[in-house]
Amino acid sequence: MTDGATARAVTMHDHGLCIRTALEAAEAATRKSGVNFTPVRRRALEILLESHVALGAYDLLKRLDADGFGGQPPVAYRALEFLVKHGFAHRVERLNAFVACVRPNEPGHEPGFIICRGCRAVAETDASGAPLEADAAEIGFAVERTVMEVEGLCPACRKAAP
Amino acid sequence: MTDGATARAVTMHDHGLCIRTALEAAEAATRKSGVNFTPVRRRALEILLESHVALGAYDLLKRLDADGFGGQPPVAYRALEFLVKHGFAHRVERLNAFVACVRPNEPGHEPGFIICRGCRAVAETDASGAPLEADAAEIGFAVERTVMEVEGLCPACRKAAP
DNA sequence: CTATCACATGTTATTTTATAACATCCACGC
DNA sequence: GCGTGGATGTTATAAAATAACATGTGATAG
Repeated sequence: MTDGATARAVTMHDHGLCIRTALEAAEAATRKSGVNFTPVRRRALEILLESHVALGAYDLLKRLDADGFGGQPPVAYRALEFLVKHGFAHRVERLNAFVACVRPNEPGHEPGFIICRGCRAVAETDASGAPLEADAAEIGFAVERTVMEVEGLCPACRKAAP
Repeated sequence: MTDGATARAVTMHDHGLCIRTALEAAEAATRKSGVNFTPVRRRALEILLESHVALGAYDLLKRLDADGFGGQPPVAYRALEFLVKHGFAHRVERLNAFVACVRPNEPGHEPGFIICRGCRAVAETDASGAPLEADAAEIGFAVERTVMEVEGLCPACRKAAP
């Protein structure tokens, strides 16, 4: 994977702080709600947080296995289910993959993703206010989930692969 | 599958005409561009057109096989690839499934989908003007594909399953 | 005419993604 | 203690997608 600009746009920050913030938010939220932020769940989040890149369940699984958490698919899927359910990570439909949430302190937000097919970096933005939701409301449709993703090339990958 | 309201909202029309229009559009477009609208491709489109419901590749494959077009996955995936490439069908990311396009005469449009998880009906709308695209443009990101889907319950399925 | 090329299809195998199902373990409340 | 619920361990399988290579067919340049 190249270090494209989408990645850089997002990594052009104190990423260590980024990780600490997200982990602390997760700790605080789980302490508060009493849910069990177990080692494998924490480690899964840490792995996702290492970069703003989408990780497949099996990629995550490899990492977890290397860390001694077991190598069977349910290990990864259970951890991911937990993280997504509590808003610490998001599923990127276009990639069948997962990214750590960069806004763990805004529960209930509607994430949108800008996905570089070159470097697989994923920038999270806000998807609220999608015209589709208004369309849905008009016909009495109850929206439960919004998927909003754009895929393309970040500036760096554009230059790299013309 | 129940006959939910999303489906009805969309099927409350002369569906026979709907099918004929789409098929004629496909025939016209392929004649014009010289691409080969072969029997299996045509049949795949007909099957997708039978309802405004998303069909998995393997569901489609079963139907094609029953019609004598062969039962191997590539049969379905190749037909779908053709249909999607030429804008006669769309892929619904959220479902890993496919629907016939209801606007085959508007090449290059950006489809958005309203998906009922009760009846699996899919209403196609317009996804252009998504805020995400502006966000992307701002950081010099070249958008190649926009995915915009909302999932929930249509009015009928809401009543049916409270 | 026939060699060749592009495209479509046939066929086998494999990869990638995801879940089902059931056993075990352990902390907690009573 | 002992039952209950959540978490984990484990085996198996389902579902979605593609790789790779063989074969057929129709247009056309030589």
